[in-house]
Amino acid sequence: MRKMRADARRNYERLLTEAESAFRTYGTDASLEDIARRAGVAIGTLYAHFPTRQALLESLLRERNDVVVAKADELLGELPADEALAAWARSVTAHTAAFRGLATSLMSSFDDESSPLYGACQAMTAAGERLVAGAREAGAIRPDASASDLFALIAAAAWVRETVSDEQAERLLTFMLDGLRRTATSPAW
Amino acid sequence: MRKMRADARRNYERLLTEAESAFRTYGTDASLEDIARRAGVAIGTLYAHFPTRQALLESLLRERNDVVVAKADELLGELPADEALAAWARSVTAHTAAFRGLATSLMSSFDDESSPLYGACQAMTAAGERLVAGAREAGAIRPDASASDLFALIAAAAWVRETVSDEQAERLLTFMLDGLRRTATSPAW
DNA sequence: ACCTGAACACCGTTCAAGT
DNA sequence: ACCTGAACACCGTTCAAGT
Repeated sequence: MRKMRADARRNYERLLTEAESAFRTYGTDASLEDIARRAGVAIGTLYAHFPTRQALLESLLRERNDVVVAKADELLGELPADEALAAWARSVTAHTAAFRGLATSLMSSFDDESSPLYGACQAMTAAGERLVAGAREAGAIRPDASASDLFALIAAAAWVRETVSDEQAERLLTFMLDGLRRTATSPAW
Repeated sequence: MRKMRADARRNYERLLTEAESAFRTYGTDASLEDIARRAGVAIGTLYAHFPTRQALLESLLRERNDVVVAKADELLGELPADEALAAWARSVTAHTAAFRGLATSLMSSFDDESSPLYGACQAMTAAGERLVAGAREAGAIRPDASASDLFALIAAAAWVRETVSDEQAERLLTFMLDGLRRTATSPAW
């Protein structure tokens, strides 16, 4: 990465820029040929830098992912555990909904060590783990709720957001987060 | 449909049988060529009977869908409104999780009148409407929860089920349904 | 009236040749 | 060391010809 030739580095950056814009517009299934063309390189160059679509996605999410993980700890320092958890979930959901198809990619990479996105999933889960632990200590969530549950709910919320209105998406996420809370009355269901 | 030639009718049935099995195994993206081959017909015959993949899916779900809708009213007669709602949601979620990709197809057809699956979505939502109305009258769910919220939650639950273990899927659906309930303590979030 | 399957289109992926 | 783009592969879809 450091030792890349100047033109190679420039192509790499351009590819990332165009991929970002294409994924944002067309979702994670956007045409790779298109991305290469817009970046002004041949399709082979794209493959040379990013052997798979998921690898491209991973590079694209790298920085953003660091921000998300850092935010978990910030929130944990600023807010009561339950509010920190909810705020983080909302923020990660919004981030995940940026590209149509991303929720599906992340969800299917969660358990797949061979996926380039596996690391991102792990990092997100680890961050969620701290929030869940805090909320659990505060008695704010059900004791049986895990960080992987939180991950799945966030992914699900981002997934529905791809289709429904922002208002409805917001409401549904609220429902899901409330479902995670420890309810005063134990549920009849 | 009534007046189909005998060989045509047989091909039609075979195609449905093979589609069912292919979708169950490979998800709703299963190869149509494969389905035609297994049904012993040429690919053109499949297209003659089912102009689009969604049309094939719709024919496949038709009977099953009637059962699901009928079940809503049955449950409503047998159980308290909130339990009926939950039982129905569990059953529809299981049904929707039968084919990988079905949740996505249904979700994206919900608002798309031109989709062959639009009718199925409407029927499901109408059935859900009765359950939601009953539960709302009983004061068992949040007053702002709608039938389309229920639809979305069911779809989301079916979607996560495609990836996570059955246990976790079960737990997550419970969380979601609890989130729909009217909570004694108004949520801090 | 229905079926066949070659032909076309589209897109992802590879790799020999070039700079 | 990196890039190019033709070639290959795969699959969905159409339609002229056949029964």
